[in-house]
Amino acid sequence: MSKYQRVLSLLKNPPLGTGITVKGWVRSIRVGKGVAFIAVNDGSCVTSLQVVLDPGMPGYEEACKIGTGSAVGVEGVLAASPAAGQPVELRAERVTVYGGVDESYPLQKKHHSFEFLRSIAHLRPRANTFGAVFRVRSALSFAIHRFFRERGFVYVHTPIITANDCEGAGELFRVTTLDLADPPRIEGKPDFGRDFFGQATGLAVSGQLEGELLACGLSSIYTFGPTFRAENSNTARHAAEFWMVEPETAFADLADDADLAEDFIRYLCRFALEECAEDMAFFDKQIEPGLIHRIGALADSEFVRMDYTEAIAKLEKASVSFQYPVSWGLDLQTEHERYLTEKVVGGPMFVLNYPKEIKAFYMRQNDDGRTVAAMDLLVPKVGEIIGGSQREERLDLLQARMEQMGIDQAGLSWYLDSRRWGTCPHAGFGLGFERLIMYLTGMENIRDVIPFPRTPGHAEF
RNA sequence: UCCCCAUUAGCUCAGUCGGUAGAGCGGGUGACUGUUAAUCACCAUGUCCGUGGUUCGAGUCCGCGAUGGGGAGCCA
Repeated sequence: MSKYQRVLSLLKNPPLGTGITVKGWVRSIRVGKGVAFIAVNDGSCVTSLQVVLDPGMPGYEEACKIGTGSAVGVEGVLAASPAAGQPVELRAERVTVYGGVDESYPLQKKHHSFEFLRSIAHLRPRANTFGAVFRVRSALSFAIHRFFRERGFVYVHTPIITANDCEGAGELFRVTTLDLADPPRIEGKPDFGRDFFGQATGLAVSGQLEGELLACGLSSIYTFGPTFRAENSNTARHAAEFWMVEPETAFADLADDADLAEDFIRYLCRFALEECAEDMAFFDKQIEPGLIHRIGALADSEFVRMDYTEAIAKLEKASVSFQYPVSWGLDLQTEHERYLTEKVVGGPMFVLNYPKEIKAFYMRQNDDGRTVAAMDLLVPKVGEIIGGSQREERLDLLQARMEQMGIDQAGLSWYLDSRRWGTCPHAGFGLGFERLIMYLTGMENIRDVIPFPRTPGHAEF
């Protein structure tokens, strides 16, 4: 591979007068009688590099026939641009076409709908919006690791294949090597005892339970990896395969947990604004006017904390009428959450201490006997972005709750052991990574912040 | 899974009262220009999602199906 330079570094620190090579994809070409211009984008930044072709250049005629979307290499000299629109340009001396296009190339130099681009997800990385989305996604992945590393958290890898199906976090995708056409049977049902793992297994819907075990030894841990849910969810914010960040902290309570979540979100907002400035400016201009102000304001503000009980009182006093009933003991519906975060608070908010009947078995029971130490972080537009809790560390109370909820204790004996010996208070949360990216970029559909989204009926690419 | 909406040229869309299909972009040809998703002129392009029905006649009305979108539930 011959040496070449990325557009980003050329624009940042232009080596004027120097011979260089760039490689990328043609965004547009404008051919005139005395001169031609090619905009070349290599995905290193939103901005394309203007390449100037002089008719005296060898191969000029062929170069002028290059279509939008072609992969090219350009050797030439970088020079200050005499025209407005770009500070520098590449005066081409030789153009190499690696891959041309014909008239059937679907990406044109025009606006395309996100619906259409989803149908050509294999080509959309060449579109400005998706270049920006995937660069921000990459940068924020790094930011997540940096945030936790700065705070002494240990990055742990929890299993992707699991035998737990009792976490209450959603439907499992089955993992099996049994012959589906004719599985071994026991009492008419497939005998998973003869499956690969000797029991029924599936893809993990959460790494939380294992994360708790690691925290109860390493003190502060986090996971960051793919998560799978076989739910028939058809919404702009659900996917069957998504990435989740799950920190877990020993000797922490619910207030500590919310503080960590707040610091975390604020850190990520600042990171996006500082480290992804050009892409964020693109989103601010093209996707959601006011985005930069919104993210900046969030980074500088305190997050509101409100008990579930108070939230219910606010909703009962609301002047608007809701489609779903509001009453202590009922879960908050999306319309209620949106009212709270968008109308009552006007920004991100934690709702804390939910009724125990509507939450998972592992959440710590509060002294009032009717609520658990759960929290949801709600943000405008996206809704629930974080869900977390302080975990029940008292063995007797945990077992009693599992008993009440009909959860098999034998299969979770290892989990109960962590409470049996050396138990400690601990808390954690789960952040939907794609929802974070949606919030930071203004993109409104989760299918547009994952390169190749998996949703019901869709596993193409 | 439920509710609502949509499906017309490669893409984005218009199409009146039911009378046999249009624009912009893209493509082709040419002109012109240190151009900026260039501009101008000309040219070509259709299984009107599929299917059944109503009608003299259906892109248009009705039924069924498919696909997509929005909302809801589940949740991150």
